[in-house]
Amino acid sequence: MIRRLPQARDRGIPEATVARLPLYLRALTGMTERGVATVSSEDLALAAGVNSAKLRKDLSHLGSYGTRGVGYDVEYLIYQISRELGLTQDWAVAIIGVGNLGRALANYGGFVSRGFRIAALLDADPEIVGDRIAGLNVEHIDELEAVMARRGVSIVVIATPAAAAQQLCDRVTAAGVTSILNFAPVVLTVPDGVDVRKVDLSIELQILAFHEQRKADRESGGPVMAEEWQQGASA
Amino acid sequence: MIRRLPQARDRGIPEATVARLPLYLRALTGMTERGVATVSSEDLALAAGVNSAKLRKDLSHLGSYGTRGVGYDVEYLIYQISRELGLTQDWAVAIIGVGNLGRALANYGGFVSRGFRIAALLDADPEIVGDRIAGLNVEHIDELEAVMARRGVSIVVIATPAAAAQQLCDRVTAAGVTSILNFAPVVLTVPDGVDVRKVDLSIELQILAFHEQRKADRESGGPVMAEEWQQGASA
DNA sequence: ATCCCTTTGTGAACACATGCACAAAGTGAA
DNA sequence: TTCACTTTGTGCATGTGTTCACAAAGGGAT
Repeated sequence: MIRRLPQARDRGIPEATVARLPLYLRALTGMTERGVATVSSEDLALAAGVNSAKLRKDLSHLGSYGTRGVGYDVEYLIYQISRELGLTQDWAVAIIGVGNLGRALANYGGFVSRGFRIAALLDADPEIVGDRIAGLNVEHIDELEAVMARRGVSIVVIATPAAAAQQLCDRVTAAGVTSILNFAPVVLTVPDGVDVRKVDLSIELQILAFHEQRKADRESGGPVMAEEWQQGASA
Repeated sequence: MIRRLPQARDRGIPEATVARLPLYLRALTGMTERGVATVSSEDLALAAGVNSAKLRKDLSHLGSYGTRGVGYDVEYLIYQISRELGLTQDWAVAIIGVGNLGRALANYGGFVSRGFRIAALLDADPEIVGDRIAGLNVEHIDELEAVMARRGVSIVVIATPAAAAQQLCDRVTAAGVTSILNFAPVVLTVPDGVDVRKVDLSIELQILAFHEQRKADRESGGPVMAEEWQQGASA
């Protein structure tokens, strides 16, 4: 019965907008490194690969941080977006499963620079436990709950084979974790209030294959619907 | 102004639907392995983690493949979805960049079982070139065009550092590739007609952090209105 | 054949997202 | 101050996606 009323200081930022904020943040970071102090919605949109009206509407959800006739102050906008995304605080992340993918994640620089700290690496394989990766000791999965509590882990990345994922998911949610990034190709079942985001490498390829097939169909004189080619050329 | 008329045999499947088909496919594959012959939209939706009305609407875009009062034939539906996604043909994929991520991708079983064949691994690092990974020789990036042509590569995965990505993207599109899966944290610029899908590991974490922060805010009693920064601060 | 039960496929209402186009608000020059 | 110019922020129209709810279709029992 209670509907979300659109309010001035509405904290309800649309999901689609949230998903793009990191994109803007990255573009802005690049600019500040190149010494750019101020940017227009047009230029920032170009750098982020979206259109400028969308960018302005997205930013308007955070507040009114631009100056008409001038643009946005790069540093200030970085701060505002970071704060909105919660990147001004430090997040302790545990990675479960230290195969190639887990290693790639542990070594990925993009995390650290955005407030994420890899606080623990865990694996079930005794061959791997004890290894030193990205400056961290790989610990045994039996220690999961203890390690998470000790290091204040609040976000967990699951990079294990599919078969182990649900059980590990149950353990981390039981331990109070409410944010999970899942790379295992299974649909995780979680209690209410827990957020799961899923990255599925093979799904992305399947979507590409779908479009690639359509392109191929079209060239070989299939059911060509010429109207789809129209979509105006942007000057 | 010719608009897309809704047609009976409309090949225009909504993007949102395409993105879910691989999910259904995986759930169905699991079922067929467990010997399930027939499944209702309710059960399949549960297994795929969506609601049943959405599932039925999605499937209705492919055609009318269910039986009222009974459900869907698992094998038949697998075939129809596979065909629609273009997985009944073999796709040759090249992976550029053989770091931890490239290795993880090369070893990921989920590709092969879905019609994707890793046909080439390429890297610029002479230390890595010549290594044998997942049954393939790592080749030098100088050979890119020759290797792609020889093996009939039509989908390219970019798993290199950000700095190298755009240049490599230019080379593969120049060579005629029109489907790219990009793991490098940059916005790639491509000619018209080229599809790029992007997987950004740190974006996913940032979205999680946003929601985690909101949960934390809520618990600590209400919307904290701290307007910490004042606009004057920046140069 | 008739009846009852199950489950699909879809029209229609709603919700969310995008993009155009412009008034409002700012800068800088004279 | 006034004018010319730039760029934001947003109302509105349009487009896309989701969900409800039910008629239509099929199965199986009698």
